[in-house]
Amino acid sequence: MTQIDLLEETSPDRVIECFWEIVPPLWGRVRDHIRQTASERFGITVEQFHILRHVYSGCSSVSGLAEAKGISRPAISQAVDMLVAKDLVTRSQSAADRRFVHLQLTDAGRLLLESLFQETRDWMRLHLERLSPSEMAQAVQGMQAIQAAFKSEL
Amino acid sequence: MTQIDLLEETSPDRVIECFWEIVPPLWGRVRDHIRQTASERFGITVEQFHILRHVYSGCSSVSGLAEAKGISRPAISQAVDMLVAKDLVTRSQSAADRRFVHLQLTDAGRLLLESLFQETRDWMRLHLERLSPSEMAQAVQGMQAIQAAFKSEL
DNA sequence: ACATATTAGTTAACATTGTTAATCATTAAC
DNA sequence: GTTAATGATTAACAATGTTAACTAATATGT
Repeated sequence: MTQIDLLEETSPDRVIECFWEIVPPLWGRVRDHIRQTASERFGITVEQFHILRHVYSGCSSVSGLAEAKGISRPAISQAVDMLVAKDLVTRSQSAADRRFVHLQLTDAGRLLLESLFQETRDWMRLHLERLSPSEMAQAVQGMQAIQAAFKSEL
Repeated sequence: MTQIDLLEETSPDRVIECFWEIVPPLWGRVRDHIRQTASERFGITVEQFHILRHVYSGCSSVSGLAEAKGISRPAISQAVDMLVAKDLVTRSQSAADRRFVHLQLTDAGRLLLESLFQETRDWMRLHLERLSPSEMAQAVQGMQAIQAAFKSEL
């Protein structure tokens, strides 16, 4: 690797170029795979999956979900209607502050989500197994570096 | 780092865990930033931006765009209507096979896209500049490793 | 303590954006 | 040369997002 290459390899612009070449298509493929299995095997949409995922990971209020997903509260409220109708989520009034609606996965919801996680994980593992241990370590460290860069605002 | 940690760090499941923790939120933030500037400063939506982006990078047919974006041809056709109305894209019948509609960016379209690229690049650079050269190299290598893993089907 | 403001969530009306089915024009195939 | 297949569009419609208006509960200020 020449001096010039090294410089290019370590410039922010190189990282950005790389990001645009790799991340959107990758995320698209993962999303497509989830869309397909979520719809075919579990009868939910990707959006519904993402909401379940957030509830699963501790986001239990409508506002919290809206904030996390970057969409409006009414949109969440409507989406939750669907999830409640499908018996994947329950609404209950918070005792501490009765304005809050506490969202919880039902057993069916948790089971569905864990199955879908498992399925996705299996599919991703199939690809990632092709990497050597050092490549896997690179992947983890690389993602963590980017995470750190975008950690705080500004 | 203990033996156990090393093993965990280099398992496919560790990469997957890391992926889910980092990629969706990161992509969400980038998308949000683009949504905001694209709307405020350029009067287009993110979806329109992505279509422009694909045309810019050589995808010049409706079917190609539909394939690339994973949505139906009619959806692309409608979106292109908007872009033509905004004078960002032109349609023209292909001479070789007159069924094909050849899509091209107008000067305004190319200018808009390049400005938006520039803006996004500046914003991302602001974050990525905080990384050390070696962290940047890690980021690039990590993304490339993941790209390689997901390169082909299966 | 009581009127006012704020906050969480929902409802309603509507815009956007996707889908499928049907159609037109053009090219390929038998 | 008729029939089939392909690229794109149109039309009708479903899903999902938005804002504005509303309800209920809690906080605030005098």
